[in-house]
Amino acid sequence: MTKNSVFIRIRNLVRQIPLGRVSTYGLVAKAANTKSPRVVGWALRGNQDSTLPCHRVVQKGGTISPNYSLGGYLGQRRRLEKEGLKFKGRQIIDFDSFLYRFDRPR
DNA sequence: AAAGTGACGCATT
DNA sequence: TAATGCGCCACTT
Repeated sequence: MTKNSVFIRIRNLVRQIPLGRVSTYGLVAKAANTKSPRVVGWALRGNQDSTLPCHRVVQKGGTISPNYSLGGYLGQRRRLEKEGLKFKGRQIIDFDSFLYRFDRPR
């Protein structure tokens, strides 16, 4: 793993997402200056670091990837619900208001 | 050096 | 709706 790699930047960004908020693979990718959202998923794959809230990264419309590596869909959903998020079907209720945008943090 | 591999996203079928 | 296909790009063989 290269020093200062995109992976490192991605993880640092993800750490900035506040509790109870979420971001998306695409937004993180953009903030990390890579055009490929897939790289974000890669950077988080198999994460064991408890200081890295990788469960706060979801897909574009506020849905959870079935490929989340720590418990799959349900594992991630439980973590998010524990932080106060609610779901309607497969998607986060009021997703837009919980979405954390790196360029204009709130 | 070249090919394989994805926790995506978007367009198309 | 769901399924495919493809561009994307950093890492691994």
